Amino acid sequence: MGAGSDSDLAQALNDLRTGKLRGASMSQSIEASPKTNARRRTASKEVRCQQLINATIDSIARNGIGGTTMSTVTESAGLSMGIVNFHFQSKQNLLEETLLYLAKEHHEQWLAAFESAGMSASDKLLAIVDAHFHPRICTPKKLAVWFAFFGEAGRRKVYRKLIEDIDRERYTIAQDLCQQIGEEGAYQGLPPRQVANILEALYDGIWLELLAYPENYGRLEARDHITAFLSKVYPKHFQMPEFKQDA
Amino acid sequence: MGAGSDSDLAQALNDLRTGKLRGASMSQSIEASPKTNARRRTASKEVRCQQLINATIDSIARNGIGGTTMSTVTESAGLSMGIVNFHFQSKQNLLEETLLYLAKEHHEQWLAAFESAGMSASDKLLAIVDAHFHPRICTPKKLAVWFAFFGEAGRRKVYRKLIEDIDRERYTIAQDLCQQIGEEGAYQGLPPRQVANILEALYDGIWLELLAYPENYGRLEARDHITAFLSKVYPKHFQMPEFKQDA
DNA sequence: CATTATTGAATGAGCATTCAATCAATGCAA
DNA sequence: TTGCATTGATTGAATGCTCATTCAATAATG
Repeated sequence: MGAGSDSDLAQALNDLRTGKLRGASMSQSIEASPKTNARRRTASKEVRCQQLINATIDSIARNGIGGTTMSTVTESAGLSMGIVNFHFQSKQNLLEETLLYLAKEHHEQWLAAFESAGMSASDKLLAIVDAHFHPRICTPKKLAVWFAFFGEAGRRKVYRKLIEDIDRERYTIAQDLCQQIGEEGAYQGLPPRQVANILEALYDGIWLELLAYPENYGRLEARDHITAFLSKVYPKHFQMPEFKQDA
Repeated sequence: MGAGSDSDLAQALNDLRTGKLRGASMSQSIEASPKTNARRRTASKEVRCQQLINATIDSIARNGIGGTTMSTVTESAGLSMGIVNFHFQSKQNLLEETLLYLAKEHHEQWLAAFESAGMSASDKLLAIVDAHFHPRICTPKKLAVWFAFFGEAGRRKVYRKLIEDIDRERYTIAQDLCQQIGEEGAYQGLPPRQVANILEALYDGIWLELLAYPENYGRLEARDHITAFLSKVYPKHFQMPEFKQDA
């Protein structure tokens, strides 16, 4: 049977919601491109699926979702046409599995950062911010794929649901952290909900800036922008980063 | 600004069909001969082009760029298949003209607001912020189209070329205004460039939030979020909005 | 009458999907 | 170990569909 039927996807969504992660964690990555035995004609389902998902990310980043065909994916993977339908049943399913892969990766990244951060609310909030600009997450290719799916999310229920669940969990946690920080510092004026809203907007907005104008600033300065915002809202908890004077 | 301040697209489309032409152009109406019949089979190039662009916006909002075909556009416009190629030569050109239309509309909106605002830098900056959430600009349909284009990685170069001048102009103006405000208030810590970067990110990021989670908050509260940010950065120049306590 | 706009059937290109044939790996028996 | 059978993976040509584009015919306009 295939890698992802509808029920698989639904189950995975549930796992995301409850924080569980089925199957191989992303930290122990499945080697897709550099095989030990380079001449192997056949490989395990897991390896091929991962290889095809990577090729799909490549193709979407290069050609967009509309320009991604079975040919562009299989060519990029160095395989033949029929193999996607063999492993994923349909192109639509391949796309959904690709988005699911990115969603899981992102979720793991910030949740792990959140849990291993210091005890204080401000440390935890900063860890979540940092996770968004981690080199594994914040690559031009992956940003391109995220926005390709965002552009379709309005109509495709599956995409929307996937993104929505991850977003809500992070949003709720951030709001709680802001609540706590707000009480600790007795800050007035900007309630936790609005701070969390602005943070959510900044994640996506800065990602889009990085994607559209990569020469303007990079990952690290992007992160500093958000820290700067937090230091204006919660000055006792976050320090204003140093910004170099630009040419 | 422009003709038909509050007209939604459905109304505008109707007007176009009947030759009234309200909202056909952004700052001046395209005049059609007033004495002709309401039901003309033929119309001027300008009228038809605008009608087709409106139909394209509708179709992209409903079906995405990938799901937008010559048929969906011409059906929505109530015309026949061949007419797009007659007026726009190709589908790709129609898409580019549609993006250009939105970009120009947006540009006109904030530039007019900027120029007719009060003399102070803070008034002008606020006018630009407000323009992003004006009911003519900030509609679910148009937001959907913006992000559909952002997501089309394959054509990013082409699309970007169309809008980068407009983006840069706004960015530069905002940076200058922040510079001036910063000097007036002797504010320390967050240089004008970074404030302008955050503003740009917030425009797109909050638009995406409005599109993805329209039930969370609306246009006006969206605007208040940005004002809140500005009041934290430039407290002597911007007043913190009132945020109601949420349930 | 000349010009311009519009129609919609016809064309052909590109695409996802299917599937019969082929190849590789593994298990199993002798 | 070798030969053989079974299972699973892979290929790529063939199929049929959707769609952008063309264009000859037709209609409106002035």
